[in-house]
Amino acid sequence: MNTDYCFNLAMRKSSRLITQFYEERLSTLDLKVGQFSILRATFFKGSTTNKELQDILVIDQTTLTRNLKPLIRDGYLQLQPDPEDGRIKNISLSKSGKKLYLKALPIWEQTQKEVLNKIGNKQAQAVLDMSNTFVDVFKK
Amino acid sequence: MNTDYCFNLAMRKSSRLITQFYEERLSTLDLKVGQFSILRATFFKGSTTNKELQDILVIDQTTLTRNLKPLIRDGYLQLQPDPEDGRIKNISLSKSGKKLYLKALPIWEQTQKEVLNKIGNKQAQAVLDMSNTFVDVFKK
DNA sequence: ATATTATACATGCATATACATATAAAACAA
DNA sequence: TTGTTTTATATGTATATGCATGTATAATAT
Repeated sequence: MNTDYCFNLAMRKSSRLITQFYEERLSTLDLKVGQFSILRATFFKGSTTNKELQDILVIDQTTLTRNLKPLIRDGYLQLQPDPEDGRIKNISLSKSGKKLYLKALPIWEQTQKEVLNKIGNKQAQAVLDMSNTFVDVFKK
Repeated sequence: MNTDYCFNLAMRKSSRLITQFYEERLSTLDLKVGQFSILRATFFKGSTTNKELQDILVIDQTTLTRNLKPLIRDGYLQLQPDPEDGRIKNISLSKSGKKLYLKALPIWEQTQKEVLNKIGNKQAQAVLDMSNTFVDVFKK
């Protein structure tokens, strides 16, 4: 294995390309793919927190705080101060947020299938394996 | 192969993690990893253009234009209007740009080795293979 | 009980990302 | 040659990213 090729550039290139693919498909809903990920995680959790989403999405706290803003501003997410701990703001989907997620879901599913068809089973599995490895190895 | 897990989120998570790893190591030079990639590509090309860098780095034209700005501002890149074609600006490393790149190079090499040690030969090869597949499949 | 430390989230700053669009120059068509 | 199209780069706007730091609350130590 030589190290002539930058692993980081390889990842960033790939990330840009696949992101554009998803973005294009979600654009009919005026929804960014990062926003979809937040809606999806929140949907599964029912109620969640900034802290918990950081861990699920593997994203910096300050980045997440900002990424939540448009979704809150547009009324897709609602915040409730935690009754037990004044520092925590509980995050959940509003009615319109749930509606938007359920509208986005089939588009995302279709996009997933398209990606699978395009890159094939083996590469698709490699992507998920690599993601797990990276989380194991690099996540603090 | 099921498609429960978002390929895009997998890529974005991984990209964020590995980027942070490289950023941390390059931070002693006050250099971002995306900037390093630009310096590196320019170093190999000797003289290049926005257009050519777009293709090498697989990055949007408007993004690249903006990413070049700090490097031009800080004098690491110099621009020369092409004598043949008034639309083109030829990009090359300045003396300080070359110096910075050569200072960053051993840090990058060391980081590459660390990544290789951390993720192993097999995953490292998978990353490069995946990158090639993604470029083939998604790049316009 | 009060001082200290840890935790949860927010803000300042700088760079990164890309779509829609603008501008200018070159290539091409009539 | 003039009008049209294509090409190379730049700008407006909005979101994404994360380090350093700030603020408020909770937990812990003395």
